[in-house]
Amino acid sequence: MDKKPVIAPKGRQQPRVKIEDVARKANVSAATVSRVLNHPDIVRPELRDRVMRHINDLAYTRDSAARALKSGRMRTVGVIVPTLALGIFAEGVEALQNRLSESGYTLFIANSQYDQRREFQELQSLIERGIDGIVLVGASHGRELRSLIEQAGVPVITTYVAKAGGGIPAIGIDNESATREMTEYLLRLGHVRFGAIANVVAASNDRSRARLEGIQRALLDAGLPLKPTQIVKADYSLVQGRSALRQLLTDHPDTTAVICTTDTLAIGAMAEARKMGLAVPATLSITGFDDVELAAQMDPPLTTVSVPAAEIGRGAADYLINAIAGSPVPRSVVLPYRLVVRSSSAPPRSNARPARRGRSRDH
Amino acid sequence: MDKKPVIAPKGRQQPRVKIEDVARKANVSAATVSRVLNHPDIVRPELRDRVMRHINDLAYTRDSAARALKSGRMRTVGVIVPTLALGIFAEGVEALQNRLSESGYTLFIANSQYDQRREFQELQSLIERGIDGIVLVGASHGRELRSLIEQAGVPVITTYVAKAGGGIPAIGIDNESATREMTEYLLRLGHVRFGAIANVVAASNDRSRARLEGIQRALLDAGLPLKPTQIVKADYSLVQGRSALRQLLTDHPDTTAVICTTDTLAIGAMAEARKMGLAVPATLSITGFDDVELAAQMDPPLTTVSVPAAEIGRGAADYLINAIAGSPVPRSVVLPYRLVVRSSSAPPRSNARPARRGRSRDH
DNA sequence: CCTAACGCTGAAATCGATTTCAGAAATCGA
DNA sequence: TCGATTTCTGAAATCGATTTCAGCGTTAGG
Repeated sequence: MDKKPVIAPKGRQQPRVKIEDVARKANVSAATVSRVLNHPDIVRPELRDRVMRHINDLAYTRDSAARALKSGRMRTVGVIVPTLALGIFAEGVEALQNRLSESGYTLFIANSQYDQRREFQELQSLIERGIDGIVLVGASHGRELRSLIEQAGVPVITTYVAKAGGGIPAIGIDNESATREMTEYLLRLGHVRFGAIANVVAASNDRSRARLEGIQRALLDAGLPLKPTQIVKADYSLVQGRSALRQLLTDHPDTTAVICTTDTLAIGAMAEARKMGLAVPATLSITGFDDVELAAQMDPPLTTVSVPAAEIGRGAADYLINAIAGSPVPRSVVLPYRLVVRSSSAPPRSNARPARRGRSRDH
Repeated sequence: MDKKPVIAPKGRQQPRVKIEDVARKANVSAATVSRVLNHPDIVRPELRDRVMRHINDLAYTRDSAARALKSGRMRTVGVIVPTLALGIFAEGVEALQNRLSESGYTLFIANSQYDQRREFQELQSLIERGIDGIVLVGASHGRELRSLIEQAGVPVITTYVAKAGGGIPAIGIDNESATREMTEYLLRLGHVRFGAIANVVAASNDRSRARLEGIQRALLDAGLPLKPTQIVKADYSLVQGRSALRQLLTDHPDTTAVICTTDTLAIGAMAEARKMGLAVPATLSITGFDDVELAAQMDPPLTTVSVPAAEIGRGAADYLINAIAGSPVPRSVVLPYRLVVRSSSAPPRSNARPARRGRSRDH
């Protein structure tokens, strides 16, 4: 009585029409049918048409497994993102998929949850699947992972960053430069008391780390290095943005400018500022990063950095398609970001007179 | 001079280690190696270990194409979502992928951009790829698509809806019932002058259409049928939510409750209300649908309906895994939604005395 | 009219893993 | 100790499409 209840019949009901069935119907050999599909130009037109008719009649489609086995190409690309929950990645993946689809490729998707070990496992699974190319995110990948890719001989590209180590080509923006520019912009407005909210909790989030470094470097250059308490580390969420701002203002009540490494954190910070009765931007300037749709609709609209996610996705697709075909490909592509100045940033009100503290501008 | 510059060598550099290589090294037959991998329990333990060692030494991995060809199973599932840009779908896809990954399946992803023709094409491409199961979104699919699925004999499930036509099983929530409940809640608060903002522009967006119907039905039952001008159709975006509210209040300045079919529209509407100087919820109650992260962080927090996207994704994965294995599966699964009452809704201020217009309650 | 060249088609080998079938080895009972 | 099971392993067939190679028929040139 251990038998499973028999419910659904296993396997396909109709035993799938194969190339020989078409060949028989059309009175030709299987080879000819294959040629009609793969090299139509070398088959006599009338014969080609006849075969084509039978192909359509029988609704024949090639078995991709057999095809892949013989040709060694799966016509498949894999992508591993940290998470899909971030619009910025979802947008990139969507663009990637659309472009690949146009070229007859199909996209495998996996997510690592910002965990390098998981990223490695998912990659392993994708490579076993015989993918022809792989898209990663970010610059920090284990040595293990890189050697796996190399050993498999699969073209790879990493995204959302301007460059990555280990000889992996990249397509994306220069995150550090972007926040440096943002910080310099705020410095020009006259701010001197800064705070930073960065989602650098996940070990593998090199984008946010680079962004934080951009802030620090710019402030260091300006002679206003950030003290550890002026940097609040957060996870990726609105509520963390809220609590981060509260903590920052508890430690440094006189802060006039808060730079966040993502829009989500910035939006959380703005919500908290409102609740605390702080006027943005009058008493507090807040900036974000990513330029999500909501950023422009905030009250006040959020100053942020626009990331060309769709372009990154398309670019990654094009890169891989060429690399797989053996065409020449660029080493890396640095895409332009765009500093979007809106109304959440303004000169500090009680212009605290920067005091021009005479740091030696020795460079 | 037409020759392409020869850059990258085509194909894999190392000619991939195959099962016979392992067999030779281990002094066994290929059959035994295969058994070690697929039915370890029927191989003598010491032999099994020896073979395993060589498998690891050579870093052998099975060629999935050959495997799929022989077994007829690709261990692959496909999903077609309208778009990934919506967090609600991204979340579901992520959960789906995670669960499938645990069971050794890999997920193909495609998106239809709310276009039925495109959905059909992507499905065709997925089926040619030999996927073992398919996940769709929503209830409205062309007859063409359904017959393609049937003909291919591939298990299918549709998501985010409680039921779908054409014998396709579904897992999701009852959208119509959810908005009906929301509307009834607002009616109980004493509202009588309603407005609805619905993203029903895309032809295939049956979820939003069902939601709109839920609103209409509840109001009809209450004797307060919506006039066409009380329903503003919108696309899916914040700005559309803004303009929709403006238009609604132009036509019906005395509206006290606005029901939106998505949080995005509701958030847009709230932004516009603030700009127009309307107090929410004092003079205007606004409700959404989806319960995105931001909803709870709004000022005031948004009353909405929570959709169990992750659970839908997991459920769809489980369904397909069982269906593929031939195990018994449920026809459809209706998951509970949750009415989340926050502070964006309240009784109307100047309680306009419903007047209890003596409609015949003939039912 | 005959040979050379060309264009097109079919038979068969091939891709790599799985699985059936049969046989070898080991175990057990008598 | 011998025959009967049982356990385990190997040889070979198989999945379906692609492609090489050879041969057929046709056309052009002499």
